[in-house]
Amino acid sequence: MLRRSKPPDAAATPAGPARPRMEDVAAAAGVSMKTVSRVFNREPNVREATRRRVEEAAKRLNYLPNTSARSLAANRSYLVALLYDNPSSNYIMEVIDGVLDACRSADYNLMLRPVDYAGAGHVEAVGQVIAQYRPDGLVLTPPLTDDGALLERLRHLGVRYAGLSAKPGNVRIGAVLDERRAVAEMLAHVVALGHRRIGHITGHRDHGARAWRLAGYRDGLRRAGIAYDPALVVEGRHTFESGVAGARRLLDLAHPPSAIFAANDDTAAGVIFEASERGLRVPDDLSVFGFDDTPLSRQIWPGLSTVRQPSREMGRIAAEQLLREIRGTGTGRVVRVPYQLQLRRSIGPRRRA
Amino acid sequence: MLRRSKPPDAAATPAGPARPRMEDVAAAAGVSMKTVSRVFNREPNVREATRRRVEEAAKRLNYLPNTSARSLAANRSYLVALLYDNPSSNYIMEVIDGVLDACRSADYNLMLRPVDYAGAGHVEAVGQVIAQYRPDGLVLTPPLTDDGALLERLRHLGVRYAGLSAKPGNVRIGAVLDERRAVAEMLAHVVALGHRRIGHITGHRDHGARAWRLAGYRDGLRRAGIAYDPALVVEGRHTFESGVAGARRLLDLAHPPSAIFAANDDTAAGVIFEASERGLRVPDDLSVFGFDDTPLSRQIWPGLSTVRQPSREMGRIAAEQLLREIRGTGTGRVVRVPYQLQLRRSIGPRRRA
DNA sequence: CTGTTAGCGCATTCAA
DNA sequence: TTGAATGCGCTAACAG
Repeated sequence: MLRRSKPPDAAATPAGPARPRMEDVAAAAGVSMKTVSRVFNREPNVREATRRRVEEAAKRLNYLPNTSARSLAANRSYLVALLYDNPSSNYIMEVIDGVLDACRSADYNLMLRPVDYAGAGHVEAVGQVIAQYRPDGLVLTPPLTDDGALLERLRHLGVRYAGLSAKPGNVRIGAVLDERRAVAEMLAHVVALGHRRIGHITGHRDHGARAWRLAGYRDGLRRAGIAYDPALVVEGRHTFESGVAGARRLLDLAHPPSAIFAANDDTAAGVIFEASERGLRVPDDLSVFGFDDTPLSRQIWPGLSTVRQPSREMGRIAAEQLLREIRGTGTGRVVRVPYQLQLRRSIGPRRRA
Repeated sequence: MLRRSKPPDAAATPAGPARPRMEDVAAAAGVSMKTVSRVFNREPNVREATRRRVEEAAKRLNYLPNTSARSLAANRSYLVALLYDNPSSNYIMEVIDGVLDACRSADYNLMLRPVDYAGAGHVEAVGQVIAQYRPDGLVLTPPLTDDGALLERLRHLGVRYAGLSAKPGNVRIGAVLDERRAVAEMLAHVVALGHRRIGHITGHRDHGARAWRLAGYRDGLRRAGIAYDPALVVEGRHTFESGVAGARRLLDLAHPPSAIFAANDDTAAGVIFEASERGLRVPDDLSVFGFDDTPLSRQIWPGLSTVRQPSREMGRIAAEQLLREIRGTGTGRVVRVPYQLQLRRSIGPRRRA
């Protein structure tokens, strides 16, 4: 069969009109295929005039490289996988948006992999995915960023990865926000409003970040000269429901807190919900604050005070740094991003009961 | 250079140990490559014993087919693209989850494409994406499901697609929920609680679904013998902010409604927020209901009454039907999914002012 | 700075 | 029911 006689059954594979190939572009521009390849891969060593000729020919023919062929020949997938296990869709969606931004600029594709972090064999499952799709790199979100077993496997497999992290020093490539400092600063603010009994609903037991936010909480107390009271700290799971449950426990205490720090916005929403159920007014009777500044924090009433975490940017940065390494255009590094206290109406001065 | 002498610089591409190829499996099983190929593509005409031998050999060697090579040879991408333009991350994330479920079962990969529906040239942009990545099919969410120009282009390009739709008959393959009926039913419920002046904050002007939900609203009024009052219908955009703005307009009326139907949950959250800002109690002073039953509807206080839309399932179904066509295992069809009135505390009996 | 050639790993003819 | 040969479209190596 002659090569390139357009397939007789073009109707079977709904592919539209036959696509031009690199060879066609090369012919049209009067250069070799390799030169076209260079232009499309932004390699150096192409005269500017030549580059332009090629680009014009490509545009004229409406040429776009075939990703499968590129992948096969180059032994790359042009694929970045995002691994996540986080119950907050708002958070994940922001990260996705950021990662997509970076991927688009690099003509990379994003692959989504929800990971059941708690489930046995999640490391194995990730290994399978990598073996099958060979992503050129991974982006990890918390808590996977801190999952020792997973990271070790990734290193063993030789896969590059970047992470979004809550603690400086915990990741080699990616975006970091110093959550400990952020929380401590927010606590200082709340203390300044007169609160002395400040409860905390922690993150999930297996989340590494749980520890940083808790540490920030303790830092804040210590600096204010307030003794740490374990009775005021209850366990959450980053979910709305765990916020409701945590609030119940804290508000049922004989001497309940006048303010509650929830490990994330979803949890904080649960606290506000439970307070409202009890007829408590926020912030008059109870101050509440969270972490992340997801859209939810604006959508509940009263508006939630929280630590703004630039999740979308963090996703973009992590992917960008990863792609730098993948494409060899530089060395990926850690970028520290700033947090910001987002003060809304859910916190207010302490009022005597 | 000899084929398959393992690349000398294996370290450069961090790929781990050399992967077995189909040839290796064939040799180990004592069959030809074609037979292995048949087994992996679940083609008929393979003796059961042979099939088993091949599968065992593959498992022993830890073989997984190379997607790029498959794509190139078969002229398929093994890729499904999800096109969306919806401001509610909760909603999109649920759809994504569903589509991912279906893709995983079929060993297909998901590609995410946010589309700027309002932006000029969004049809062009989608065309570019299709040309470059050649997804084997698309899943469309509202409002793209109803985007005539886009659909026409897709048909012209010969790309298969499935959709999530709000109106029976609007899509050839996918999942459909009859939103008009759903809204009318919810209205009947609210009318039964004594409400006669029921406001509506619509969806975005360009959303096709806007019309169905509005039609349901009018149906509901008509059946209750309530005259349609245009003054009670204001324009929204499916966002929280547009809910706040819409609520302001409605509540500022000389004769404000006692209940408000917001086109989606995000918008309804805005209404509740604005009501709370004004010191109105929901539902005592104002009943509010939305549409979608995203997590948000549980996370605000009071809990939001809404129409439960099984978004995740709809995503899964649409992708499944699409994949049936792609893989030739059947004919894609439209699956009607049930809605459900999700009654929470945000609606209550009308109280005389 | 540019071109030539081989082969990435699989599906696909068509024959047996 | 199975196998052998060919090429999908591109990049890599190396020569020029």
